Amino acid sequence: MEVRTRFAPSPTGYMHLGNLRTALYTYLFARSKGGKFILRIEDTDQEREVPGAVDLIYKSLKIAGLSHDEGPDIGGPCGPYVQSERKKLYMPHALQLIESGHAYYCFCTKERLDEARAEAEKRGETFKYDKHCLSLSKEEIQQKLDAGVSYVIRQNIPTTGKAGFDDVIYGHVEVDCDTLDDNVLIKADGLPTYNFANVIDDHLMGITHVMRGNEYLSSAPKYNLLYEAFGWTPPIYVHLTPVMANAQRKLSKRKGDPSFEDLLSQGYLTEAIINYMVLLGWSPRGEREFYTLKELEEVFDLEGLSKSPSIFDTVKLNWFNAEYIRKLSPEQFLELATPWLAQTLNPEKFDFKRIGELLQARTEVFNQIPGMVDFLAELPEFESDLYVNKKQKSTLESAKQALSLVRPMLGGIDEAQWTEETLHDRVMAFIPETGMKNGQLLWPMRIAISGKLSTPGGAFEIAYLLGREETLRRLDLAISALS
RNA sequence: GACCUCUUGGUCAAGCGGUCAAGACACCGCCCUUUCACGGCGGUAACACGGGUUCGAGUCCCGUAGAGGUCACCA
Repeated sequence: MEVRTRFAPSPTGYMHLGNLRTALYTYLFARSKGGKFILRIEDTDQEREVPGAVDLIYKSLKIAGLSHDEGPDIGGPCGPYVQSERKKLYMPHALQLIESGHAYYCFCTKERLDEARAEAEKRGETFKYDKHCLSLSKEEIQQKLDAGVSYVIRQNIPTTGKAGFDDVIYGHVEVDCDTLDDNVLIKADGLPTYNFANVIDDHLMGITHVMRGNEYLSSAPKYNLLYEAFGWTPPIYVHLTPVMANAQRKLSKRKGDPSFEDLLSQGYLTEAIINYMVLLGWSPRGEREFYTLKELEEVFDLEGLSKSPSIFDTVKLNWFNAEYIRKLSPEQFLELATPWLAQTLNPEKFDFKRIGELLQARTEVFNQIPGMVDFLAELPEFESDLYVNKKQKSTLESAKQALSLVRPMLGGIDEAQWTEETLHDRVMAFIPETGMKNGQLLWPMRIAISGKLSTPGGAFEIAYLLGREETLRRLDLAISALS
């Protein structure tokens, strides 16, 4: 049988990393089996609607490269793919369950329920609907319906026995039915709850494998009861572990954790994000850790999925991103780096191409770039103790001497000859004449013209990038500061 | 609180009754080197705890502890 999986986000306005990973796994599993990947929008909560959110889902999936085979934007044989547009499909099914005794009308007011809930809480008990409306006679029900009394439809869960299901990751999970509540299937607004809609839609859309977050683990037995009531074969369940911010809590946009979009705008590469995320909760069981999406479509399997939550680690993501940056061609890197360089540097005045070459091996995330090159635009203020370096045998005195010696020598190089190569050759030839060690001269020279302990590139690269005039100016400044 | 689930180094993780318990990130050290990186080499570091079962347990079973999830007319 053809595998059909679905990604069913509700439009919240951004792509959670946890959601992205769920989408990724769902997509990869379908592709690995040569099956279909379906996008369905779960928007039955009208109070939570966020304008533009659906477009963002399309956009994010597209950037991530997770192309769906059926969905609201491209159609398909099981449409519509937006739950709010499927409204008329749910009621007949609910009625069918009422007919068979698996569901019932409930006319209880929100106030009555809230009260009962509050009382249960006061007694320290878990609230469970008392099946109050189950005992209503056919006539009473009809009467209320005719009178237009607001109602919901509830699932009639057996009071005894067990309900369970099989999960690929967790195995067989079973609970006593009396711990389950008679959940609302159809809300007063006529729309289904998630509890009901997901069952109906997954069945109608022929979903074979339901992959979703494990927050649904506790309610899955109820869904299975629904499948049984309809006489449908349940799908294969795969409950995915959450992506955590730390051991205590999930990644959360509200707590300031980044979304997929945030990562992208910070300068992470899509390939790196995907590669990192796929390994967060899934293992190919081997030494290899670099995979393209295409390769993942081949090797992904359910067996490698882990049972325990995993903590999102920016440090490792950074490492992946750095690795992907290094794999870029110099041209690609320069293109991606240019907007970040332009934040602090004038493209007319600086050799972006050369800066790009210098930066590629040193950049983990693109948003680090402005902070790495800002000293070129403007010499930062710095303490003279930067000149002191034990390993380079550089002291305040030696630094002052070195700068005083090298300044006139550099001044003798004219504008036309001011290249990295001549700078290198001339200075290296000059050092022996001074009787100093390489580091004793080069270290202070770099400090003087950069004002920073570490820089992308050494003294010659920086002197070249700065140009003759600015280099000499900074040197003079340094010498007088040391005097 | 009730129910469900999870538990291998700081983090991601391999392991599916017999290994000196992989590998990666991070960290530390060394090498390379005009700084910082990159690269190379090496190192520190783990089976939550207690009982069983077994010749043998990270692997199976039972407890305990810790953590997460669910308990909505939200998904």
